[in-house]
Amino acid sequence: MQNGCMIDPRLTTLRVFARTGTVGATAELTGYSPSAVSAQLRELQRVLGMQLLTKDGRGVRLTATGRFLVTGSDALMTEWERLRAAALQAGDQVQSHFGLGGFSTAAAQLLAPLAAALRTSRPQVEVQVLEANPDRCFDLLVAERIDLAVIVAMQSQTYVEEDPRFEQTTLLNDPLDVILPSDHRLASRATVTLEELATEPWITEAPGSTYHSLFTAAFTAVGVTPRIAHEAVEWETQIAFVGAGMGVGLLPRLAPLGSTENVTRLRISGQGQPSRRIVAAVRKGSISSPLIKESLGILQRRAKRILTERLEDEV
Amino acid sequence: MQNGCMIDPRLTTLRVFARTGTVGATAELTGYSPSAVSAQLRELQRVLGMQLLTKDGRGVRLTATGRFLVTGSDALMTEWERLRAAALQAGDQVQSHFGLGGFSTAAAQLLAPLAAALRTSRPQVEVQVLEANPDRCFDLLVAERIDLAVIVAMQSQTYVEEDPRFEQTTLLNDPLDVILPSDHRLASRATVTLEELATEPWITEAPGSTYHSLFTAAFTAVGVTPRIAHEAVEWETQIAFVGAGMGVGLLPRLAPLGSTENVTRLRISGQGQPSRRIVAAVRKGSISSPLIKESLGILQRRAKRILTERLEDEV
DNA sequence: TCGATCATGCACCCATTCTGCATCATTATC
DNA sequence: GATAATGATGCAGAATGGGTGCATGATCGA
Repeated sequence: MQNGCMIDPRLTTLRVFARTGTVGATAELTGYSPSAVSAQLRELQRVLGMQLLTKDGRGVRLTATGRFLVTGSDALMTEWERLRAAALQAGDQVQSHFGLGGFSTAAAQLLAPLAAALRTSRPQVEVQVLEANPDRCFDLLVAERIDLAVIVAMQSQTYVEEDPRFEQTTLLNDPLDVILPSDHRLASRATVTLEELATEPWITEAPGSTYHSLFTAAFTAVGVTPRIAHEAVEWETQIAFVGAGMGVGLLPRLAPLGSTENVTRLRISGQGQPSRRIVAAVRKGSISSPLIKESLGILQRRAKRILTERLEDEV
Repeated sequence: MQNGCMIDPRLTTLRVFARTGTVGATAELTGYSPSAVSAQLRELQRVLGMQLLTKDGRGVRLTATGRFLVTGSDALMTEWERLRAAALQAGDQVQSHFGLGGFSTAAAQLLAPLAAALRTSRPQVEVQVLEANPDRCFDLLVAERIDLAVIVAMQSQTYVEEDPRFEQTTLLNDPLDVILPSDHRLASRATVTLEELATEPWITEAPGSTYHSLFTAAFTAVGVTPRIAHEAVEWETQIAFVGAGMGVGLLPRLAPLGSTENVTRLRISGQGQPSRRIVAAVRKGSISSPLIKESLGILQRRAKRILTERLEDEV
């Protein structure tokens, strides 16, 4: 919202409301107070001469006209992003504020280095990083609080490919590695297959989480049913369990082992090498903006380096 | 500018500046003071992080980036007009303010009745009519001071057909009639040809005016060179000259004879019936707006009625 | 019935932005 | 070459718009 936004901020507020459904949540996302959001929407209806909202129980709900306006405004936003990107490119300029969002691992492993790189290459740009889950990332993109989000594909309610508000680029395929105690019988191997580990006690995330489904998908692919011994929420915990010899686990290569002792990371070989796809999402039309293009390059280089170096570094 | 404009007003100011070339003229058109325009443009450059203007002598001039932004913003404006029109249509609503512009005859003969009709059919809409020449009409359209302009085709520097900012609809082909003293030898005829009047003393507008070129074009078409006896600026004057028996003249049928005595209006027959085409111009994308569609209908019906009834009324 | 959840109105306050005037730079005129 | 005219801009002051915080009202669940 603080960016050079030529579209009336109240329209952005309406779009955020369309996503959240309540005035309060819209206020939280946009950074306004609830009464400000309420007033903005009322004013918007006045100047446009349209009824956009109706009372619905204790809340409010978009009318058909309101939904129409929100849907149609996608093209308007895209058009503006495109224009801004092109003009910046033509004038060899960059915007003064740049917001980044991403989930925990991405924020630490990818966005923090990116912010550092931009601070040296573009010292005049004020960079802000927000750690947020994928769904909130999309909210923040719509609310124009951030300009680029790093998320795990398929891990949000939003279907980026089809949504006219966003476009995305694959940053990397983040393979899952096996982590096992350093004194494990297979720990000295270069690679293992999931079949070889079928009878091991596994440590995983709680059922229902996105990582758990990644876990089961990996074993389903090779036709093996693993024995789940323990459950953890944070990777730190999971790694600690493994270090204590309580079992083995899967860890995305992007996630660092940290300073943990007694844990070895092994590449998975054989068929069905599980991975999660990590993508960068931006508002549609903005992908050719100089700052975003530069950032995508930095992110991809950084991701590649992590993927190739991590195994060697940690062994 | 007072309309439901979702695009930052400062961008509109920039667009008006691109048309006028000076801060002062932009201020006059937009209704701001010159210092406000100056401040707006400065602020616009700041928030966009682009240099849009450079000093040029005692004035300022758009940079390449500025021209790029203005050109590219055409699509943005069109997109917004389209969206607004569609949303209004979907919700069966109309905007609260409606600005009309047109040249003198159109303002009196077409726009005034239109305003009256709208006042009864849409009492909640605040209608404003501005009399202005065609070029200024386009300026006012860009500045969003008016939403619909009635102009004579080919009578402005702006080539409406090609300009991505406007679209137009033909309202009527306004034929030129002959006016002559009521005691003239041909005054009792139903129609005359220009050939029959070749030797008459003609009263016309000053050379260089658009009506003068219409005049010469009419005679060039039939291969006759008229004798120009007198020149007038206003039609009122021309009609008075004719009434005084000083000669004959051409008058668009849309222009009323008024209360003048001793003047007869005759239809022109034969080949090369001269006429001027009168069109309605709107901002691109807005033509399907309910209020504009309704207005175009009223204007066309009104124009048709005038064309068919005027001769009978006045004889 | 009571509490929780949402939206909204109101009083107040701050920031943005406009106006009017003065000033400065440049160009035209005599 | 002096002087007037034109055009842009900076500054002080004022007004308007838009924001926050709190109180209120309405609806739903327990």
